[in-house]
Amino acid sequence: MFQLDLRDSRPLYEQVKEKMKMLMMRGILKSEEKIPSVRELAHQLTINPNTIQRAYKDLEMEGYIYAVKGKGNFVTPIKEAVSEKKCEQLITALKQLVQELMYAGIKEKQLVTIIDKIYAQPQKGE
Amino acid sequence: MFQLDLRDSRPLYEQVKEKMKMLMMRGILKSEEKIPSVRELAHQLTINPNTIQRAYKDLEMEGYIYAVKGKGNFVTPIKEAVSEKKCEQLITALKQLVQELMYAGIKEKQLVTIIDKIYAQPQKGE
DNA sequence: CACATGTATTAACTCATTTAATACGGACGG
DNA sequence: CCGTCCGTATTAAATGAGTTAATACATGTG
Repeated sequence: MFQLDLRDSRPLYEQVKEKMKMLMMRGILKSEEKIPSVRELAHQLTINPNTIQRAYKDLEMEGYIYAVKGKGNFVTPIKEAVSEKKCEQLITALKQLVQELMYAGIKEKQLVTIIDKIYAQPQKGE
Repeated sequence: MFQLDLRDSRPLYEQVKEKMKMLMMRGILKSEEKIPSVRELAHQLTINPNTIQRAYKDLEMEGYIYAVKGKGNFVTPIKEAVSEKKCEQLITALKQLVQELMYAGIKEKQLVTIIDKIYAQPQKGE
């Protein structure tokens, strides 16, 4: 499904979160689709199930997935997906980042071009 | 000069980096201006000088400041400030973030509005 | 020379991260 | 009903990043 980078200094559960979000954003994991079980993904990545559980717990709190005991974890339908709180955090992070980009001498036009390209991609995963 | 947030889960040196960058971006610390010495800032914030040193070392590597032994640390003039490598990292972070914002249902127009506001502020600190 | 600066080193402590070993309860197919 | 897969919780231990502390050295300034 994906690989972890052991040279990456970030915690493993953060990497797992990022990769799972990536798969959802790319539409590879679709709405209501079942994602690998805690034990299965742990086995695939050769890391401890508790670490996967930690990542899944975070993703559920942020609204990306939901868990059903005895069945598995599933992708939250897009419309209701990301929590309000998480959205605000993303906006705050954007403002901080854009200020740094401006200070670094990057032109606004350049940023808008980058954003255009991303938004030009069709929204998948419905 | 500024305060640290002990409830913040991030490392102290990361917070110091963020605050110092903020002061430079806001033009409160200007080009070629001397910033507080390692020992002085450590005393002000009631934290260890080594932690400040760590933050300053990072800021120097990223191009925001430069150090002169026996004299102090100074703000790098804007034009040469942020290193090429740091710029690329910022761009990469932006792409990642915008993808998440799109998935979260935020409209492109909304993002552009936010960016416009930031770039509308005059570039200070020259 | 006295003093402030940046820088380096070593040791110890705290705490987040990760692993490990179990355990419990719900869902499902045979 | 039973075995197996699922999510979830708990406790203990090991590892490593972050932080403090004490100290030392080199350089610039008055």
